[in-house]
Amino acid sequence: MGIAERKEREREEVKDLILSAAREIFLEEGYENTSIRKIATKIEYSPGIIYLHFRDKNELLLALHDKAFECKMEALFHSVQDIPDPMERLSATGKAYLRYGIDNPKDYELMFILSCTMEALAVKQEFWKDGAQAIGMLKHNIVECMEAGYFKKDIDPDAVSLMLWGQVHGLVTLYTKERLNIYEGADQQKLMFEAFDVFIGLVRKCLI
Amino acid sequence: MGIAERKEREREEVKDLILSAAREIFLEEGYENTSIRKIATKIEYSPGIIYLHFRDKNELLLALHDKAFECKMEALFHSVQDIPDPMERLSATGKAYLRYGIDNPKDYELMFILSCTMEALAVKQEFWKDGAQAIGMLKHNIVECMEAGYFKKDIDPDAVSLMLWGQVHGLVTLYTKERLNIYEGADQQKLMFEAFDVFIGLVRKCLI
DNA sequence: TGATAATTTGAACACCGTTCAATACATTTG
DNA sequence: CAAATGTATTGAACGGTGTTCAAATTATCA
Repeated sequence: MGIAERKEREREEVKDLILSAAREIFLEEGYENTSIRKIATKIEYSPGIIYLHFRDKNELLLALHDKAFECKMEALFHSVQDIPDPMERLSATGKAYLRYGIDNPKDYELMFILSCTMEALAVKQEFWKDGAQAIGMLKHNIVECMEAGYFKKDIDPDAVSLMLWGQVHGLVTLYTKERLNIYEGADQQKLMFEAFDVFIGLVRKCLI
Repeated sequence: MGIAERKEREREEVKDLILSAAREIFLEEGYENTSIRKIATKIEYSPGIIYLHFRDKNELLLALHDKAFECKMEALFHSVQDIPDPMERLSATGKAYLRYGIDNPKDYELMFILSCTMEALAVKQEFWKDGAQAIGMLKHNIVECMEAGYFKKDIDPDAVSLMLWGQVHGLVTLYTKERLNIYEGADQQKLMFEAFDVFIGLVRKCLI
């Protein structure tokens, strides 16, 4: 049955078209200004077509979230994967995270700030899958640090991973939401990395 | 001149009416669902009246931001002000910050996440005034910790204050934006405070 | 080719922020 | 007190939004 397959393929093509147009507009103009009509105009379809592929704007957002996650977080962890020393890898991961957040604020917002309702359980699990994998990697790194003698054996990997994540997430969002303007005249990015250096210095010296 | 004063007073009353109605709707339904028309309906005026007191919705938001800041941050720092030991005070401030963020997510969003354009310089400075004061208090606390021998003398108060702020801000926003769902089955608030305890433990032990 | 099925449309609905001529009201003046 | 002036408020209108669905179009099959 070639026809059904071709139809399905064409359907997917339109869906991808919608997604990439939505992504482009989103990255350029933010969530608020990404309208269904703009997307439709960009891909030269009528607004209605979008509702044949996504239940509503929120579901479209979810799809963008998933895409951003699998593309970017994977690359982030991959970029530091061949650093043998787990402590150095932890530090490098944090810095790469800061860099990613600074350079891709809209993508970052999509992944870690934007609220989207998730009633369907299937959707929910899909939403968290990639994030859970990233946290898994982080926790694995922490365990490696324990085994390498960098950390005490009795620490809680959950609490420590959340501390680490919370630190870099906090720095990124304070920066991208322009709250570091409070530090008048400072080089904000430099300050972020200085704060992280102090932090990772603490972790390095004192979790043992 | 009693009349002009009464007029001014009445004007301010309407402005306060708008602000408190906006605040109520905002806290209940979030920024997106806080519409000019809803505010106007709530205070039993026409939509146009709001534009006689605020240039646009963004300026209304700015006014709400200022109000939230002066009310809440002041109270937060005041609540820990009589803890004599600076290290204990620092820890207590962090925990109070977490508690505030958890209990007042919408207010917190208004203060630390929401973006609002600020073209006018006067508006800009007004926006940052209270925040800068809070950061000033934090830095003062850090200096006290240095003087009390808790911290080394050569640390950078800016970097350390940002590290501290980044940590608690990160934890609060990961929680309120529901990203801690990744830690399946965990008591999220408990986990937050555990992460903070690990963090403050590091600070306590190792910044010296 | 004609009938059937799938796809796509775009007008319509109810909302939104914002503007501004027209109205209603308060005050002052004759 | 009544008319004239000035101020405060209105609400219809504009162009936008997300969303729906009867209708039109297009593709497939007999």
